[in-house]
Amino acid sequence: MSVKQALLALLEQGPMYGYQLRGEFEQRTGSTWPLNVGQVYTTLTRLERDGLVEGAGSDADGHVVYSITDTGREEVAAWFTTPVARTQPPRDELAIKLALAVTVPGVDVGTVIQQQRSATMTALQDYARLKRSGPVSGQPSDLSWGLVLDSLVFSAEAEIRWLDHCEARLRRAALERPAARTARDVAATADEEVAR
Amino acid sequence: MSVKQALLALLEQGPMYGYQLRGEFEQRTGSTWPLNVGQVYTTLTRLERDGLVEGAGSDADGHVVYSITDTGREEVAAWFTTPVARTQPPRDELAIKLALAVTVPGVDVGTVIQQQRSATMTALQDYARLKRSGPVSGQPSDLSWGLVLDSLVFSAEAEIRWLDHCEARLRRAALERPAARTARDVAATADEEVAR
DNA sequence: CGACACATGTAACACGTTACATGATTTG
DNA sequence: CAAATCATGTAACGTGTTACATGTGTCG
Repeated sequence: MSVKQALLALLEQGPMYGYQLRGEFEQRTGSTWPLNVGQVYTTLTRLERDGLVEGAGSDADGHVVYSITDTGREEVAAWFTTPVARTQPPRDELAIKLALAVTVPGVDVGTVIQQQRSATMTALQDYARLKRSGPVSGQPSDLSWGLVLDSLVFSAEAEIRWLDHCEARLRRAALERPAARTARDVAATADEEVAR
Repeated sequence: MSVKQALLALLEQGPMYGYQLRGEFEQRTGSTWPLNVGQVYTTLTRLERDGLVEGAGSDADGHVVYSITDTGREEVAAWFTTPVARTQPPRDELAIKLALAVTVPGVDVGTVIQQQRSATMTALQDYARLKRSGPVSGQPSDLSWGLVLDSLVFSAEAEIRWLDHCEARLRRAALERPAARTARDVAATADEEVAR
């Protein structure tokens, strides 16, 4: 959903061709989210179909150039002024995994949490290393690269905090109901609790 | 990508039918990520095609029941033991938006940030209200519901922290290069910096 | 020359959403 | 009875990924 808007936003800076758009996108996001070239072309086709961009012929080097239309400009403006909705957040695979690990018998939730934390901490170290190897180009896009990287760091840290929180909560829950539970136990317990 | 595994994990608890699977999924995630019923059926069809589940006829009430296969069980086990990869994180719309807002001239980044923070804080209040209205059923799935809700809270808090961080960084950057910049300015500055 | 980056596409597929059709069962 | 919910599907569409085809330019 965000590729369309990103391409439109880039085209607000002036007409560009497909390959160039990918380059600009990846420069600004520090190659955090590699963008398939093929998708750029298909997206451009769809944007043109919807009247948000239009083919602007070829430039001096023979590149197939697209430019944004007025409708497209409105779209970008709307994108920038509308906050990202949290009412329907994208599915969080980790949250789903833990939610199910907790309720499905025979899964060692503790191990799942530990492995995830370890993986996430490795990622954090990689981010730190990336940040030290740091901005080289001196371009203004270094700023956005830094911000994107920080966003990864912040969300990885939040993930680790959440994992710790989960562990603590599970320990408390385990104290209240110490028994290892089989599928039959779960059913029995459910009945039991309904009975209250 | 996570719906497949979620359905498989649920089927490890025993054979179920489509509608039931949706109910179980939503109960565990507290309806945070509503799951379209249609998708359950199409996903079940694909899972059967791939040999991860198999139709198990009809139960006493005539429901079309599916059960997990051995291959499916391996798949679930692999899912639970493999940490969610952070090497290719899903595209973060907000991060992309800010990264582009910073580099595209004519966009007031400050306003974008403020609006987003306001929206996210509203979401946080909603989460708090939800949490107070709290677990009613007394079912064991209340635990996972609470954890999922906490994950939303943690990531919303991280988002706000990141937004503050962005504001601070942008203020610093503005002090170093105070001039409002047009597209031409950007190009000129880029040339200037390349020249060094 | 041969390998590699640049550049433009297309096709097939996976996943997800929305909307519709259809019927049974439950409940006010 | 009427409306809502339960239940099983299907069709169309949007978005994204991978892989392939094809050609140009550049550089060792």
